[in-house]
Amino acid sequence: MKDATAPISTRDAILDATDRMLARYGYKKMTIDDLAKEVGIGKGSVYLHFESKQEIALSHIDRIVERLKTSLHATARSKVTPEKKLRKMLIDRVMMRFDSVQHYTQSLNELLAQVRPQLLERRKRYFEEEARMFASVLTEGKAAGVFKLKDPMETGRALIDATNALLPYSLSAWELGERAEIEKKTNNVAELLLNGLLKR
Amino acid sequence: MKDATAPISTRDAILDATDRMLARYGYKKMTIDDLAKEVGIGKGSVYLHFESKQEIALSHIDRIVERLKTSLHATARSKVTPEKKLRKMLIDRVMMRFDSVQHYTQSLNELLAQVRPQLLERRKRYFEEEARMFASVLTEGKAAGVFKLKDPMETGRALIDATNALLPYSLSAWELGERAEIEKKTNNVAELLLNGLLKR
DNA sequence: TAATGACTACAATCGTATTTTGGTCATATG
DNA sequence: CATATGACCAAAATACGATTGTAGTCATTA
Repeated sequence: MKDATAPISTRDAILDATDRMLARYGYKKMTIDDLAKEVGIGKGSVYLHFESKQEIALSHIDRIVERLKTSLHATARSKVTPEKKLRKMLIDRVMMRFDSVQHYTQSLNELLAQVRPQLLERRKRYFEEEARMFASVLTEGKAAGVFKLKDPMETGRALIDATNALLPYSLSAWELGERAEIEKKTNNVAELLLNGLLKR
Repeated sequence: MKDATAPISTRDAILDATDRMLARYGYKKMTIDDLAKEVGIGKGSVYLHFESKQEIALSHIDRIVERLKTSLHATARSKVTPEKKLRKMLIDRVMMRFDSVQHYTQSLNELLAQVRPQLLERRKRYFEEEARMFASVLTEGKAAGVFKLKDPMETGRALIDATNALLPYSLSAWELGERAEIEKKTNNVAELLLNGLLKR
């Protein structure tokens, strides 16, 4: 019922449409009929790709995090110093999320309220996977003698915890503040955290 | 309509009762009649101390933060190293809040939902005041040559941001996890932040 | 002068009729 | 034969009028 047979592009088209509908109407007022119409397929076809409306919304969020993970992964493997990697990764994890939801600020709270229990589960996974990526860079930096730390995974989790307050979750984007302000705050936190890691 | 003439103790008694009622019934089901009865005064007398039901709930939260601020202030003036002060203050700002709401975990979300807009305003103030206290310790540590940082106030704000994700706000306590887990996480974050500050 | 509780306006709740919509599946289509 | 579809249905959401409950006021009281 998931994909495999079905072309990825349709699934993606549905999620693209979801993003637009969410921005325009919010979660409750977005109907599957309208969504299908927006994509240009029949209602039943939507259910060839997703199990339920909730699953659509959650997959939409999944996709945002998936894209973030791709970016983090690329940064982690790039050819710069571990310090630069870490700084970019910290900022990206905040700003990519911000940019992904900025255009439907108003309806974000409603969406989150509707899927909170399930999302909570997934967030744990998201964070754990992100922590793992951070850990790999920490390990690299430690081996290179530029970072000083004990357990990479535990430190990775701490980096996640220390930047989580800046993510749009229960706090919608407008509650968090202007983009420039968030970026500034993220920079300051990242700076502090990096100083704590660097072997001076 | 606020206090001045009225004895502090009655106001406090109302807030004490509010804490109990909130734990037992939650915000909506807590009626002013019941609250007054719990305190042992007439309903009208409640309005001698507070302007509205919302104001009561907000004052209740204010009091929690007020107590925290008292504690932070005491720590900031105590006779230990700036490093120890800062670590204790970071942990206290998380754990005192956690302990203050732990006993009405279930109804916390509801309470927060009811007063969110007003609380948002106040939170800004809370955080700014806390940042100021942290800044004073940072300044002290800088002068003593144990901390290395640029702007104390800006760094203070970063410390607040970096620990905010661990506070019970939109995330209720049970969403955050067990007390021991939070404490562990807070410790790890505090450790990292302190390393970033210490001149090694 | 400070405290009270009867009082009121309005908000929340309820019961019911009506509409909308998430999800299914027999049928159509390529 | 495999995949897409939209008519269909049960269940949920909404509308609405009647009823109840409660926040906030204020004339009276002690």
